[in-house]
Amino acid sequence: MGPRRVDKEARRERLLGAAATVFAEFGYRRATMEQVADAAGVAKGSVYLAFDSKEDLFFAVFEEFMRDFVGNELHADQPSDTGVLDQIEETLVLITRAVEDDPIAIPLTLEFWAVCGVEETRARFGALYAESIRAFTDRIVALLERGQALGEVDPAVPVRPVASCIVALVDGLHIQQWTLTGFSASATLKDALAPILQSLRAG
Amino acid sequence: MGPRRVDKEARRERLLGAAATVFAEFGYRRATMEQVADAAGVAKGSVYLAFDSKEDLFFAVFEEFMRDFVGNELHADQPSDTGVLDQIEETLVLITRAVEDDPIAIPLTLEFWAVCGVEETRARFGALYAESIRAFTDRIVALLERGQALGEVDPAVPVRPVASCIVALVDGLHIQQWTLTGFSASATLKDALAPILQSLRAG
Amino acid sequence: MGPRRVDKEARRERLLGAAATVFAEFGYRRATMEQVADAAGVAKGSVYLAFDSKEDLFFAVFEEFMRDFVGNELHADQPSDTGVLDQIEETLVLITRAVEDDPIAIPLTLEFWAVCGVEETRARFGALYAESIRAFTDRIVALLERGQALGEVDPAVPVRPVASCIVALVDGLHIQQWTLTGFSASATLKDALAPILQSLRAG
Amino acid sequence: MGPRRVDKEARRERLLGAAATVFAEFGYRRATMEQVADAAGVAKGSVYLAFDSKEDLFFAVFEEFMRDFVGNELHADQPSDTGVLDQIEETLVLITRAVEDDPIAIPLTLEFWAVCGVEETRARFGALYAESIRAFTDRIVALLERGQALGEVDPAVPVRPVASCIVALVDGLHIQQWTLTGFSASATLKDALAPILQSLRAG
DNA sequence: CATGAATGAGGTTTCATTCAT
DNA sequence: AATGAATGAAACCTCATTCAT
Repeated sequence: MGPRRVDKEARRERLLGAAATVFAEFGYRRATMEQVADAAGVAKGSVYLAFDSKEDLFFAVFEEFMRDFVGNELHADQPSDTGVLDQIEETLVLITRAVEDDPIAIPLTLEFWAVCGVEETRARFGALYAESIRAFTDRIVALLERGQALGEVDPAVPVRPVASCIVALVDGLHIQQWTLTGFSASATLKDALAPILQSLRAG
Repeated sequence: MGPRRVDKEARRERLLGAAATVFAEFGYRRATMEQVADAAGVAKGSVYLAFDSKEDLFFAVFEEFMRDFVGNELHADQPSDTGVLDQIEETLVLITRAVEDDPIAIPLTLEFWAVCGVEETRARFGALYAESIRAFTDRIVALLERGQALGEVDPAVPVRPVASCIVALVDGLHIQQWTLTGFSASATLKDALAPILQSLRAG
Repeated sequence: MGPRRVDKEARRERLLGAAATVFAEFGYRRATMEQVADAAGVAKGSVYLAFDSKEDLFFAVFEEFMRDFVGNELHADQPSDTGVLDQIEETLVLITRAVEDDPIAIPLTLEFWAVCGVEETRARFGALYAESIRAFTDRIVALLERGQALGEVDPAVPVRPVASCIVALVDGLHIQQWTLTGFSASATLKDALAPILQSLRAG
Repeated sequence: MGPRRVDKEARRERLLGAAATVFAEFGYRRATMEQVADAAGVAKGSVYLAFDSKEDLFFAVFEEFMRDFVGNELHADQPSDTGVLDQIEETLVLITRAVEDDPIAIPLTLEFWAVCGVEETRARFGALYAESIRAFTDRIVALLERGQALGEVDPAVPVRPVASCIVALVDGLHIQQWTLTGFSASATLKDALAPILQSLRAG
């Protein structure tokens, strides 16, 4: 953990940030290592001091994005004095807001998905993505189960399928956010979420 | 006196099919025109008799996919003797089933999204995708409004946001279908849809 | 010399004309057989009924151009009642005028020269071009020698070198005509020729 | 800390030399970048480190040729103790000699002209060629005007047209030099120039 | 004869990666 | 460590020529 360690880590971080921007704009395959190097302010060859290959670099961007984005938003401690359904709503809105505020979040995600779609890279990238999906889903499942234990959520609700749908909802809204001009994922969520979550409420 | 008799439409269709498979497996940028030609059983140069460029070919694949998939599933006439919520459920299940039955539907879709994400191709491909999203959403909106008119759907339901969420749900589930082993979009939908749609019901 | 013969000849002529235009605009190598076919209003494959290859077609264009242009202008009978120096002047002006009136004459000529420059085609095309140069030079030589016999031209004039220079002059002026905006080969010739030819005059 | 030490200028020069040879032998369009690379002893991709495209490379060859050839020969200081007509003769002979000594000068020039002839490249290449023609012509004009001022050249001589003809003469002779076996531009010039220039002499 | 679909060699350009300095 | 010149494998696209109809 000497000073060198810090420098290397800093350079790695700078490269990851630059790579995220470049991959988001041009896509994984179209982006070049030189564009990444330029964006990071280092020489082309130096990228290889931190990452063994373009794929490794993209994978690292993927990893960091998943950790930062989903992780931060997800594991944020939330006030436990509100109901779980409110907490779920809060979480979803937080995530969509964060995505809306980050101009590269969506195109980068679309690129991740595409790499998961390609046979050659499916195993490596898909596994990581699945993990993150599962973490998110588990978080919702936990909340819902707590809600059932507390009598807030209808015990008849099939917890995991509903949690999967909630996760799917977020991803799907982001696609529309990117594609449809004037569409806001968080606003749509705000308007539509109440009646939907209502259905889960015990009564 | 005529040239070699050729069914141009048939050749085009064969190329589109071959291209869809190749693009789905390798991704738009990784796939080569030669792979497409080989898959279609023609020479490299012959692909250019039907399509001016790789991008045009991919766009045509995109168009056909949207027309076939969304189009067919969407505009299928449905029994009007059932309630609109049932019709919505039916539609969603039909789409997820069709996607599950077509091994290239999801990777191809992921590739479409990625091309929409890349700045260079965003305008062209994004516009077409938006159109198809809107068509789907409008269909759901129409059903919900009919439901409200018939007193089946709660008039307080914000129709368009909810419709957007339903569309988002489908897309998001397909991502999970591709990523999570053992995950079934249609099964999840079947289990989770009842309580969710329940919330929209009037009364 | 039946009716077929006429048709074939007519088509060949149409192709030659179309080819001349296309080669002049795009250059020999950049021009495509399809462009030629389109310009002639026939199908691509039909060009091969009249010419065995692109090179043969270009060679035929070359031949015809040499015959028509140099030939016509050159061998035109001229009034023998004027002096030979006047006849030479007349000939040069006629040629430059004809070239100025034909928008493709110069670019086509430049293309011919280039094909003569390329090692692969030098022998075939160079020989034909040399022949035409020689014919032109011989014509000037003959005139000058007649002038010497008639006492109009200084017997000390080295006839062949001067004739070569006169031929060179015409070619060189055409390059400038094409390259320099506002430059007129015939006008320049008119202005400059008198003093130059003057030097050849006996006395 | 520096990269591989490379004399960029030297590499550029080597590429230009190799390209000149290859373009002269095969012509601009027939020559391939690989041939150029091979002739320069570098890899195909390396050519693009120094030139952005084949056209740029050819243009650079063009530029250098014009600078070296016309430039060197043209602006050479000449003894001012001789008459201007002698200086003109000297200049012309120097140029034709230089061209005769350089086996690629003529085919390369023919290729330049052809590129000026093609519509697509006419503007870019034609402008540069026109500039060099004008420089040469201006040089002759200046000499002739000086001759008139000194009383050596007949004041009635139309200076610019005659200068244009002199320039044209040189170009035209080079075509014959290339085309006619046994033809020598410099020898022809030597033999024919005396009577021609004689006509310009005052007296 | 006439056509134009089909071919596939060949050309330009890009770019991940290596490595001498 | 850091650099960026060098490489060469692809990849997209063109087009002269062939040939079934």
